[in-house]
Amino acid sequence: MNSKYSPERLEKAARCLRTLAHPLRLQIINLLSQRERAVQELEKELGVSQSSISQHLNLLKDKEIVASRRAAQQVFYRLNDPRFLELISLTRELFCKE
Amino acid sequence: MNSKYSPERLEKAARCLRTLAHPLRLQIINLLSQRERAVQELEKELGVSQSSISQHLNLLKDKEIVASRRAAQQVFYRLNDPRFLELISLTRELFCKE
DNA sequence: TGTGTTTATTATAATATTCATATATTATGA
DNA sequence: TCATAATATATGAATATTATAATAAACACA
Repeated sequence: MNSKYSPERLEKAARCLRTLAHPLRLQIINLLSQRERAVQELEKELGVSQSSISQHLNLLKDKEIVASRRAAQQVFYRLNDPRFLELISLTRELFCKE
Repeated sequence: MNSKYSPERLEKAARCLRTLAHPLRLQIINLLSQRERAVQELEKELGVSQSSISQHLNLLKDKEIVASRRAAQQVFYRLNDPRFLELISLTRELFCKE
């Protein structure tokens, strides 16, 4: 009855945590928690190349952390679940006490 | 006022999340959430080599996720903060819904 | 169709992580 | 001190992740 923490599930949880565990991706999530943004907005706000932003967004999308919609040439990304911010907030609380 | 999510802090949060993001380390945390354990207990329960367990414990200790005490030849490890389990639980909730 | 704008994909070099093996350290008790 | 038990550390090969540069694809509009 500890299947909640079966090796398979922990394996999956680990893969998903790894996806969160990147400073740029955390910044993206933080920005998207305010409102949806186009790729080029993120590019400007974060000062990172288009290719890099796009690749990171792809990883986040693959784990269903973000979702996207296209509007003409732009693609807007948004956070899929506001609780991802909670997760980051709890992480900060636990690790960044000084 | 968004210093809570300054790049520096997110950088640190990312490093700490990376430390959590390993299936074996999640299993260790899960076991330690019940009660403290000696290295050899973890070794037996998880079926992993002594060296491997010790290396993973060292990473967890470095990030202050676990703490340890020595009793004769044995070293007992414990979870430093029960909220680490909350973090994992929330992760599971967010990512392992099916 | 042709051009400009935005986003996605691919390839690859640099870096980081993981795992296994061998060795070292720490403590106990004869 | 010596032998044994428990744990820690060092090293290197295998693997995974990341960043950069180059190219491709999707869309709008003249």
